[in-house]
Amino acid sequence: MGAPKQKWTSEEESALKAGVVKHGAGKWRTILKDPEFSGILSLRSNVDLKDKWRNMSVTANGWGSREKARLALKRSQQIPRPDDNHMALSTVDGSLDEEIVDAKPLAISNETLQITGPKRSISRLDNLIMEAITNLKEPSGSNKTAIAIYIEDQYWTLPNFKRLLSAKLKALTASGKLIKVKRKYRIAPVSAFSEGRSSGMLLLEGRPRDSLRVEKEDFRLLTKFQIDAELAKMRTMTAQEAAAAAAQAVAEAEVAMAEAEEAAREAEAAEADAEAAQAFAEAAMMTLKSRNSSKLMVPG
DNA sequence: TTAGGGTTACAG
DNA sequence: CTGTAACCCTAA
Repeated sequence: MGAPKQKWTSEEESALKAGVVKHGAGKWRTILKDPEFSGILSLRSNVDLKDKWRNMSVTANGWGSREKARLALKRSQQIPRPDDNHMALSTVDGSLDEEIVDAKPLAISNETLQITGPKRSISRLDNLIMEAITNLKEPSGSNKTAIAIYIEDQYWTLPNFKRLLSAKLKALTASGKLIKVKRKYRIAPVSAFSEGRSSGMLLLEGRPRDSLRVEKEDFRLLTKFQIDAELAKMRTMTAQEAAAAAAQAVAEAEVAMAEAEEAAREAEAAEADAEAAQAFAEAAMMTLKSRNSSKLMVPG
């Protein structure tokens, strides 16, 4: 439970976990180069990632592969007490089992799984589409296929992703956020998009009719990694902040759900969005709950 | 570059 | 002083 030197932030841990999930453990350099994580992990080296992953594995597992060395080291470090050296030499290790199971090299805990889960998982397609078009940087706009490929490549997708994308593209065009020109989509000049990633609070989207005051970025990506990071951040918040964040998430979920009911046309896409928001809200509430119920949190 | 042993800084 | 997590060193 120590708190040592350049302690890893929750965001960094989440980024590392997400990186391992994406690229696999051991590909530290690859993870570090991934633009999705390079921002947060820019101050860490590949060795730092490796060491941190080792530490996390040890603590998460209880008994990592390093524990053996620890125990061995421990015994040799026992300070020689002036007294008591009578029959010391060979009695020490009566129950030192070598049974220690090394069977679990991967100690990723449940956190990433609880969100994506076995069920559906969708991010804000609006934002993903915007990001895709922005980053693709095609002068004349990007067609649906290119957008789909970008999103599929950059994030995870659902079985019915293509349908949702079509629905969203249509809706965005109808609402004026996108301009469709000969099968290609461009971002409408109205809203300037900053690539800014880490604004303080998470907002699904700022809609005109939101009951929430939305003055900040109405730009939010819900990637697996970012959800995890958000929850991790929440764990380190104060009680008030966490409560506010959870309430915010719930409110957003409600808004999204209401929208889903209203918008009959793009029912599918809206519902998916709403469910994503709700999933996060539930996770947020769980986090808050465990936070409050036991002030002694499990480390990490 | 990575895996693993070893070392150091910090908290309890 | 002990335990832990970050940091360091080095073989492969």
